[in-house]
Order: sequence, then structure tokens, then C-alpha cells
Amino acid sequence: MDQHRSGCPINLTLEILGDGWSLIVIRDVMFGNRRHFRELLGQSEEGIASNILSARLKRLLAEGLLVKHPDPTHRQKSIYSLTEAAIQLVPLLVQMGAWGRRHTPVSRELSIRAQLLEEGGPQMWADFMDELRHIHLGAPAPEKSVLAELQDAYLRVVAGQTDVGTT
Amino acid sequence: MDQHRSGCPINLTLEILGDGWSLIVIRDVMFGNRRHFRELLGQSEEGIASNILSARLKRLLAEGLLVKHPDPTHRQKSIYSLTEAAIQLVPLLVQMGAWGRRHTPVSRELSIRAQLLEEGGPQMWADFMDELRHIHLGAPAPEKSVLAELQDAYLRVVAGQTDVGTT
DNA sequence: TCCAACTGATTGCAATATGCAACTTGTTGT
DNA sequence: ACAACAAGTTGCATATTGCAATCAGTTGGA
Repeated sequence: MDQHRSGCPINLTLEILGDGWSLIVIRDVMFGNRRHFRELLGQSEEGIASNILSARLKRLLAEGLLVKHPDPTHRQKSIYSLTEAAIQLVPLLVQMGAWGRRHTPVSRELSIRAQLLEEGGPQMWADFMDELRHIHLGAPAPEKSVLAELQDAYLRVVAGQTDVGTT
Repeated sequence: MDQHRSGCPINLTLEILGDGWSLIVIRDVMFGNRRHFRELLGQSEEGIASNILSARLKRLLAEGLLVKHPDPTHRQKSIYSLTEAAIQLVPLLVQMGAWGRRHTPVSRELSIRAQLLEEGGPQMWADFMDELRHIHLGAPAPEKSVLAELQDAYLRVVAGQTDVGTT
């Protein structure tokens, strides 16, 4: 049934995530905790078109990176959640952020999270993944919130306090 | 001059590498040591088309991920080399391989390298990057060759010796 | 010299994907 | 009843991909 170009793990990952938008959607669900279509559509920096977002969500559901549940507060609303497979993209996204921070013209506000995650190392990534398992898979809540830490740092930078230390 | 969608490091990385072929080309130069157009064209598992390869090489040169030098043995031949920026993609490629190995139908032969690199950890990645700096940037040769280790393991698996240990 | 094989591409064309704006169907709160 | 909102879909212009054929310069051998 499958029409894969090859059995190489890098290639197969690329066949799923190798386009301009899939990882943007996952990033927004993961770091921005955007769970509804309209949140993903309107509040992203990059401005994805609604038909593209629709197609990507459909594909990510089919690939098993997202699941969707009805929202009890609104019959037409759906809540998109990360699966374990998507949560395991955390190290990949961290490395993408780390590379981008060194080799592309990132903005300070939008790269502070990447910096903290890079500096936090594998332990912080694991803590973050546990937190995502709590948020998206219903696992028990971890003691402290990496997401809140990241958000706090982001807000501090936006507020102009640049005393975070550069790397 | 630049028309970026946003200053987010993940987005900017995606704008450079977020397509189906760029990382395949870099993978082949990096792990397969393919340095000429024809080597990249013909010997890859996935079968890239020549116009796409041509366009990708042009883009990767422009983005500063590859450089090209004339080949003394043939006036029309060029040798493509990785830049430091491309060499720093090693951790990203390792994470892609690790994710693909867990969540896609990889083949054993083509994923043994990914397994070894994942198990080798950051020290092995650093060793590998030093070796790439030797091969592509003219840095001094490291004592042992990670590339040879990976290739040996690959050949052992192809030969049918599956005593490598699974993860 | 002539010519076949090899070099890194380019061209033409059909199929697919993207980007944008408008529209649709159904839901909710007032 | 009705305006605002939810999650998409549709139409259409443009851009990108995939595939086969082709091209011009280079090289080595007969």
C-alpha cells in the first residue's frame, strides 16, 4: 500500500514532515497550546491559509501526529491534541530551533524559547515532554511547568528586559 | 531584502530546509560522501530528478550550506562540499533519524547508521562533525573515522549479520 | 581526427501544490 | 430572529514537482 521513496529514516521522516507547514502547525499546538482551527489559523506569526491548514490537519490526523476530540462547549469546535509520536518530535524541534538561532536572522523575542530549551538540555526536554503528555494525553501533571517558564521568559523579553544572557 | 514569514527559528529553518529534497541532498553528501552532480543524481535511493537536483544545489549554494570547487580531473566537474553551517545540521539529522526509526517503516539496512548515531550520543556526533570538517573544510584528520564505523555496520547488516543489538 | 561516453545541466509538458479571497453550513448567545 | 462565530470548502491564478528528452562542452580512445 505504501509508496515510499526509500526505507531511510531521514527520508521517511521527510515524507511526513518535509513541507513548509506541518511542523509550523505542530509547533503552534505544542508551544502555543493552540487547540482549535481558528486559533491555529489566526494567531500564528506566519499566516497560514485556511485551506492549507485544513489539508495539513487532515494529513497530520491521518499520519497519527494529531488526534481530534469534540469540544463540549461548542458542537462545531474540535480540540486537536498531540499524540505520543508528535510529542517525541520535541528533540527534533529543539535542534531545528538551535540551528535556526545560529544560522538564520531570528528575532530575539521569538528565539528566547529556543535558547532556553537548548540550554536546558535533554533533562528539560524530557520534563517538557512529560508536561505535554499531561496536557494532551491526560497523564498526571508534573510538578513544574516548562511551558510556563518559556512563556515567562518570552514575556520578559517582549517587555524589554534583556537580562537573560546571550549565547 | 529578505521576505521571511517570521523571525521564529523553527520557521526560518523550515524556510531553508522545509522541502522534500534539500535534506536528502545534504544527507547524501554528508553520509554517502557523494560530491559530484552525477553521484548525487544516480546513486541515491530516492531517485531525484536532474532538474530538481540542479535547483536544490543552486539553492543550497545560495543559502551557504554547500560550496562548490572545480574538480582538477575534469574541467566541467564540480566538487560540492559542506559548509560549517551544514555540518552543524548533524544533531538535527540524527534526531530526524531517531524519530523516523521509531515512527516510520524504516528498513533495517538503512536505519543501522541512525541507530548507531543515536546510541553514540553527543560525543559521537561531535566526533563525526570533526571528521566532516576534515573531509569538507580541510581541518586536521581525527584519529578514528565515525564514517567508517557507520559504513562497516551498514555492510555487516547488508551481509546478513544481525548481531548488532536492537533498541 | 573523429566519435562515443560523460559532464552538469536546461527545456517542455502534465500533474500537483500553494496562496488568496469569497463562500458555505451549521452553532451560539442575545 | 439574528448577528457573530466555528470549521471548513470552492474557485482560480500562480508556482512547484516529476518525468523524459535534450543540450553544449569535455574527455579519452580508435
